[in-house]
Amino acid sequence: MGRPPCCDKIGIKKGPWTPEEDIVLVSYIQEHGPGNWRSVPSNTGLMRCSKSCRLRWTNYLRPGIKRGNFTDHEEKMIIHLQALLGNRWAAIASYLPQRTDNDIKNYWNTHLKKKMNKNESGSDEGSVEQQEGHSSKSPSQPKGQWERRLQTDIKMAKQALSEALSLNKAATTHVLPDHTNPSNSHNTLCNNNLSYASSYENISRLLENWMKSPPNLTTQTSSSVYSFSNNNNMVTTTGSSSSEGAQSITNTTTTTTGTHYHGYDFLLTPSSSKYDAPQVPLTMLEKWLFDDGAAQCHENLLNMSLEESTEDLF
DNA sequence: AAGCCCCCCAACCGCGCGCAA
DNA sequence: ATTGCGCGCGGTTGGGGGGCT
Repeated sequence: MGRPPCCDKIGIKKGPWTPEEDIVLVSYIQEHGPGNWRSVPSNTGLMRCSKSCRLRWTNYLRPGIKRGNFTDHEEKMIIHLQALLGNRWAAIASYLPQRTDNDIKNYWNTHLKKKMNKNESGSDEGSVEQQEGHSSKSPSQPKGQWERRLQTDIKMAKQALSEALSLNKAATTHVLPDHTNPSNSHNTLCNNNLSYASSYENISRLLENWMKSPPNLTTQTSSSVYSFSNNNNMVTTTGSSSSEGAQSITNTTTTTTGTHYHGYDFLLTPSSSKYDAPQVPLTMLEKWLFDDGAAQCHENLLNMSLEESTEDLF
């Protein structure tokens, strides 16, 4: 049986999102949280399919997304992780939580692939195609390499979890995520929570920018549904009060134009939002993690010699 | 200035997986 | 065990912008 389309194609809007749509989506998610995407179009009146809404949120509107040029460090991370994990962009993105898988994928396809090609062109072995053949689905990969890669994956995951948990605790003391510190860049779990927790303020900025220069609002069916008046306890911060991390984000904002909108470079700030990361009691898993990996967990992945680790693997 | 070409990236598409009934 | 549904992922596309002639 053929899979039905995720949404009725009739009347579904496609193409670039408008600021109006963004506002509607953000305000809805602000109220209900991300998820249950199926119901988003019907509840918001957006003429978009659920997938489009989810994609727009995860790739663009979600707080904590860092835009702009990739740093050398991020680039190395991507190269390293791509060699490790193959084209599993979501997995790679989990180690660079400020970047979306789409961003990483695009960056790889547009920059790194060429770069790698250039680098590899001098040597006979290891073309990009070969590297991409390292995909997790590659059947030709020797079992030994698989096991070692798996172990590396497990180690990395444990480290990420460890740091996430430790930072979860730190979050209660409103420790700012330091974007200048690469060791924070792979706190997947923590960052997810923290990023989302920060949405409240970020959205307020979004809305503030929106209010400053509102385009011609035509009949916006649902913008009135989600009243912004409940934002009266939002912190109406501007760039001047942004954190150091936020500053770095702002500074690296790409010069998108046309149908893309400025002012969406969300800030990562501590939050008093209702979406604050819940305090999770230590589970058995966490105990195991700390017992087993405490000594190694903070041995920073990023300090690993990339060459060393990849040589070891291949 | 105009036309062409290339690059970039936001968004779309199709598929696989997990879960519930 | 089967089916239907929702979600997430990876590959691909196409439109806009910038550079070059």
